[in-house]
Amino acid sequence: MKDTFYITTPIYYPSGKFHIGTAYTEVFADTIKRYKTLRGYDTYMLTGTDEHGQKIQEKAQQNGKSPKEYVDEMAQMAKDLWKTMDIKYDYFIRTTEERHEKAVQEIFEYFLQKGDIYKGTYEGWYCMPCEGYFTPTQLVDGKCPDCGREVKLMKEEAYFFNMKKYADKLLKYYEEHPDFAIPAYRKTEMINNFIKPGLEDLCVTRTSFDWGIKVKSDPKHVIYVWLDALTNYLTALGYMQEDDKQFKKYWPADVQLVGKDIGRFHLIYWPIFLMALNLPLPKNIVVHNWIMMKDGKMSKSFGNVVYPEKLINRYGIDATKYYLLRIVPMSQDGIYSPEDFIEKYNSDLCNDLGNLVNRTISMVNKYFEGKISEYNETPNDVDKEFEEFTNSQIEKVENLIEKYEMSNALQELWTIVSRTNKYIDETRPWELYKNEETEKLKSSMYHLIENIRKIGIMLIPFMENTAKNLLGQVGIPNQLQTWESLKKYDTLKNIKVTEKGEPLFMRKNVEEELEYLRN
RNA sequence: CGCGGGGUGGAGCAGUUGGCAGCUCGUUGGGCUCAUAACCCAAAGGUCGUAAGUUCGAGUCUUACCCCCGCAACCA
Repeated sequence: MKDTFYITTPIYYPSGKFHIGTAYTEVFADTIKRYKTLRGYDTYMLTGTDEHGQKIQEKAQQNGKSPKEYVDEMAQMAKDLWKTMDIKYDYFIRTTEERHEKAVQEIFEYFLQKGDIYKGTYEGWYCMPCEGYFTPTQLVDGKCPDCGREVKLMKEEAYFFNMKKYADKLLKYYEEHPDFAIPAYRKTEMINNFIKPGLEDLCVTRTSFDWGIKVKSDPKHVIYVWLDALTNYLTALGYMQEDDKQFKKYWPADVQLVGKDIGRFHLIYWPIFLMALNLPLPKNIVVHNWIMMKDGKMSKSFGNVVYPEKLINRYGIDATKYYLLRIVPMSQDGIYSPEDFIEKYNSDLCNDLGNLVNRTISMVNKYFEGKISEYNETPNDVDKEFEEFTNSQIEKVENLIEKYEMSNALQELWTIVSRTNKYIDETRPWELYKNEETEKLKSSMYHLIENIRKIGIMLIPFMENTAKNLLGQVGIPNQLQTWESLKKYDTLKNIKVTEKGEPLFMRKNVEEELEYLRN
């Protein structure tokens, strides 16, 4: 039986249209899914929407809709976007699904009965007009950070989860599983900022609004966001339901991808909930950085939000995916700019990759009527060096993907593209042709096709359409499109490339595109 | 106050366990003609935030300091 690989994205809070940051997370997860599938795993990717809470209730009201109507629309919007982007998720969970709500209620009761949840008093600074609580540190000059008006110290009855009880256990788990959090510094951050100073108990219910899952034994309370939201990773698979085959098969998750804004909840509360449920913890929590704008954070009030449709409609999903994954480094935030987008589109995709494929196809057609028969058994020094370089790069790319360093993986993959372009100049096929050095010319073409094949395979997880298009154009049969076949250099036989190459990406006029992107 | 990250040639970034400072874009010059005015080569450009220390040797380790960003508890 195949090994399973379960990957989750956060469930997004649908308070508005999704921007490229959300798309980035989704594409990231999708790429991992495709990679693991290609490696032969039985994969399962979960995504969805987090549909409860006060903000949703308000949003719906503003739009003159019931919360349910509103979230139905938003969930559809999300599904449409992921469809447009060709995201291969296996299930789209909505926290308003009955099976989820029921399971959450049961989990709550279980914790209550177990003593992990207790009834207490929530105290906070309340802003009447905003209907929201704030902590003292959130207040701006003692006033509401949102509207700047007076706030009142309020108390309300609420249920709390006893986090303290599990703090030591969590620390121990961190120690025993150094790879749990990726990158590791996120864990250090948690320990220093939250755990070491003393973990506070988490308030898990509210009475100030009612768009949420009601507490079964005390229905004036609704279950507050995290206990509801985090458990989606379990309930989607059938946890605490009659049919829990999927859960038994896929849990624990292999990788859970989250943005840095919700790292804390996934690195502290989530493992603790799982411990309380006596469930195994996920192997990796990957906390990724953000896509920023030149002038800072993307935000509606700034008016600098970029939506994925903007890029997709004009440049296609593959170029968009490439760019998103390429610009966010692991160590810090990535910065989006129209200039940078066009630069990478033109240089990386058109000049380097597209042109390489195009010129190779053209040469094979011109010199050998489109046919490459077999491998030249005696590679010269140039060939050997070329093969070795490619092999070592393949290993690098593979390792980086395994470490979820997508930006670096793409960079290393592109060095193969560049090296292959250079190989053309090194072997000078046009001279070999003129001098009728047929064997050498054959070897050169063979090596080119072979490298393009490898590039194509490694591209599959990142941009499948382009990869398949490319592999098709150079006539690679399906059995030579596997990851395993990357390691060899003597596999091609009777290859026939397309008669006339179709450009993968067409170079764009910078000024025109900047005009469009800045709009 | 504290915690985490960052500070590397004009811009954006890599730099694993310390060992001649790399990549992409841009600039300048050259080459090539298979190709999407694309490709290849070369050059200019960095005392790797500052100061001190450990070491035969530090961007890489230690200490202090400076600057930028984020976090600081229920905020998706």
